[in-house]
Amino acid sequence: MAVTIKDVAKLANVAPSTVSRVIANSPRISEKTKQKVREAMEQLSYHPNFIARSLASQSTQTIGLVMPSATDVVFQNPFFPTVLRGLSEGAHEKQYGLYMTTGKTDEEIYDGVVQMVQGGRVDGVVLLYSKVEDKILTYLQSQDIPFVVIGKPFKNVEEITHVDNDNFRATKEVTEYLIGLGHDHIAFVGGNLNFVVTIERLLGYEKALRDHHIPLNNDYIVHEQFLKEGGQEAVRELLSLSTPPTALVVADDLMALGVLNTLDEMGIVVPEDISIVSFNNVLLSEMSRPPLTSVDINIFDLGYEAAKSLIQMIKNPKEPTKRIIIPYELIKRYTCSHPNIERTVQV
Amino acid sequence: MAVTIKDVAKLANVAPSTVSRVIANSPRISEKTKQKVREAMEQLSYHPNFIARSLASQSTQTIGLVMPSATDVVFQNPFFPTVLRGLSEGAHEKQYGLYMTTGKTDEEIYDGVVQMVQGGRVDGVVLLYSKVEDKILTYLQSQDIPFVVIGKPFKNVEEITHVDNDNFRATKEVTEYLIGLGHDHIAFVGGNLNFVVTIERLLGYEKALRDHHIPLNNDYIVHEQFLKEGGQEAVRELLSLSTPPTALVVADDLMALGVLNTLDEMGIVVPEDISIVSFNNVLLSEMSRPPLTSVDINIFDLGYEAAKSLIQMIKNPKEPTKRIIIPYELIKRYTCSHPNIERTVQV
DNA sequence: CATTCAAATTAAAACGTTTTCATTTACTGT
DNA sequence: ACAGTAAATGAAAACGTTTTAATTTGAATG
Repeated sequence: MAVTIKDVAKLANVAPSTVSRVIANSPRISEKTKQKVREAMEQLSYHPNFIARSLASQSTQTIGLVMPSATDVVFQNPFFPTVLRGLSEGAHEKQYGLYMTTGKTDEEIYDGVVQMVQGGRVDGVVLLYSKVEDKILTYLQSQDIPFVVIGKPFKNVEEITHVDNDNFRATKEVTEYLIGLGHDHIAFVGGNLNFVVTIERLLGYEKALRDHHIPLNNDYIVHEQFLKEGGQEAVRELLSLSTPPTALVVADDLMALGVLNTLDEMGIVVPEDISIVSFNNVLLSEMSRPPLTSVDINIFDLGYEAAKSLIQMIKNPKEPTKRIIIPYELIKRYTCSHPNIERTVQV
Repeated sequence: MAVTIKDVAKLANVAPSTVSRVIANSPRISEKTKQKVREAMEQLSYHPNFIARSLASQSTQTIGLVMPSATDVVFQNPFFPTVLRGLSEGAHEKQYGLYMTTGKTDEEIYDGVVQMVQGGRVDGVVLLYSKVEDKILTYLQSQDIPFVVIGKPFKNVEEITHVDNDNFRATKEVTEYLIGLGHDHIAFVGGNLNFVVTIERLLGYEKALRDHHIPLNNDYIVHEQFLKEGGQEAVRELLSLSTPPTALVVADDLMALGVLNTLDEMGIVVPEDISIVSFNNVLLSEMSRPPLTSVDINIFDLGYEAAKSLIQMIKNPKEPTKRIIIPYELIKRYTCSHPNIERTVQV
C-alpha cells in the first residue's frame, strides 16, 4: 500500500500525531521538527489519505451537487456547464471538491441524494434547480445538513438559503421595455411550470401588464419545454390567433432560438414584425440571426455564490439563512423594435 | 452522531460483523438472521457510512473526472454536458459516484488530480479530453490507478485504454463527400492544435485531398479556438484569399455557427456560395440558419462507454487495455450543395 | 453417544487519519 | 538548586466500517 503517516513519522523520528499536526501547521509544533517532518514527507512523497482524514475529522471537504434528471431537456441547456463552472470555482477556492449525482428518474436521483447525505459523503449540498413540489428539498430540510438552492424555493423562502435572480422584477422590467417601445400585444412563452423560475417570470410579466392597464389575455400565455421544439410549438399557437402578438417575452434563450427559426421559416421578420426578449444570455444568443436581446442573469455568479455561501454554512453551523440576489442586466441586441414599423432598428 | 452499524447490531442482538455481512448479502448468514437484521436497520433507518466503508474496503466507488481548464473556451462547448450525462449514466448503473475537479490554471487542475488520486478519493479516473503533451496523462500513467481517456491519446496509443471516434476516417469521408459534390477548393477550419482531435481531423482532411489528387494549400488550413469568434476569424482570413474556397470542413459546430454568422453578415449565402460541414451535431446545429450538415459523433456514448470500461478496469485489474471506437454518422442538413450553382438544395 | 465437520456467528484487527489527554522537556523566578 | 509553569511531543482512543481468524452451534455419522 501507499506511504502512510506512520512511515513519515518513523522516518522523521516523531509520533504520527506530530506529523498530523505538522500537516495542519499547528503552532504547537516547533519550527525545527516541522522542518524535519516536512523533509520526511517530501522524501517519501507522502500524500495524506483523504478518506481516513474524512473519517477521523468527520468532514469530507466535499460539496454534493444535485442536478435535474439527466433525461430532462433542461439538462441540455448551456445553463448547466456555466453554473458548474461557478460552483467549481467557488468550491476550489476553499479547497472543496465536487461530488455529483444525477439519474434518469426522480426516484433514482432521490436515492442518490439520500446515499450521499446519510452516507456522509458530502458536507453540504447544492440543489441546482428549484421545482414546485420537491421531494428532495423536503428531504434535505428534514436532515440537518447544510444546503443551498439555486433559484427561489417554492415554499418557506425565509428558511432556505438560496441564491437567485430577481426574476419577477427582471421580467417586469423587460415587459415594460416592450411596452415602452409601444407594444400592447405582448405574449409570454414560458417553460415548464414545475420550475419556480417559470412562475416568477410569468408573474412579473403579468404585473407589468396590469400596471400599465393592458388586459391579460390567456391566449397570450403559452408554456412549453425549455427547448427548441418548445419554441416552435409556441409560435404556431400564438400566430394562429385572430390578433397575434407583436412582441414575445420568452423564458429561455434556447426556446427563443426555436422561436426565431420558426418565425424565419414562416417568413416573419424579427424585429420588424415581431419583437423578442429572452433570458439567460447564453453564448449562442449573440450568434442567432438576428442576435437576441436577452437578460443576462450572471449564471456563473449564481454557481459561485452558491458554493461560497454553502461553505460558510458548513464552517459555521450558526450562519443565518440568507437570500442572495444576483443582479441581472438586459443586453439589448437586435430582436426588439417599435411595433408595426418597417425596417426599424434597435432602440 | 448518526446511527451506526453497532446500534443496529445491538438492536438485532448480533455482532457488527454480522450486520456488515447482511448488508453485503453474504451467503454465510442465515435467512433468519438476515431478516432480523434488516428489520433492525429499517427500524433505525440505518444508512451505512460511506467514508468508513471506503476506508475499510479500500475502495470508494467513485470515479474522478478531469475536465479541461474551466476558463478554457472548450468548457463552454455543449459537448461537455452531454459527455457528462453519458458518464453519469454509465457510472450510476454500477452504483458509482462522480467526483469532479477543474481549475483555472493547468497547475490547479494537476494538483486537483494528484489530490484525488493519491488521496484515495477515487477508484479510477476519466480524462475528458486528449491534449498533445499532457502532464496529467503522464502522471496518471506513473501511478497505477485505472484510467481511461476520452479521445485518442497522442502517444502510447496501444497502452492507454480510450474511447474515441475514428475522427481521421470521419473527416476523410466528410471531405470526400464535399469532393463528390464537385468541390476542389476545400478549406479546413480547425480548433486548437493542442487537442489531438484537431490533429486527427486535419489528417483525415489532408488524406482525402491527397487521395483525390487535389493539391494541399496551406492557406486553406486555419486554426482557431473552438468557438464562435474563432469561426469569424477563420472566415475573414479565408475569404481574403485570391481564390477563396467553395467549401469548408469545420471542426466544431460552435465554430461553424460563428462561420455561418460571419458569412451572413458578409452577404455570402450558404450553401449556394459556400458549403459547410462540421462536427458534433450538438443541439443547436439543427437550429442554425440554415441547419448545419454535421457529423454526429454520439457524444453521450463516448461518456457512457468510458464509464463502463473504467469500471471494468477497476473491478478487474487484469483487464486488457482497450480501444473503443464509437460510430459516427453524417447528418445531412442544408449547408452543402454543388459548387457555383445558384439555388441548389441539399444533395 | 461421542465425534466430525460444515455452517453460522463473533471477536478483534485493520484501514489511515485526527484529537484528547498525558507526559516529557526546557525555562522562569526565587 | 528547585518548584512551578509553559511549550513540545507522544500514546492511545476514536471515527464506522470490512475482513480475517477464531469460536460456537448443530446436524450428520459411525
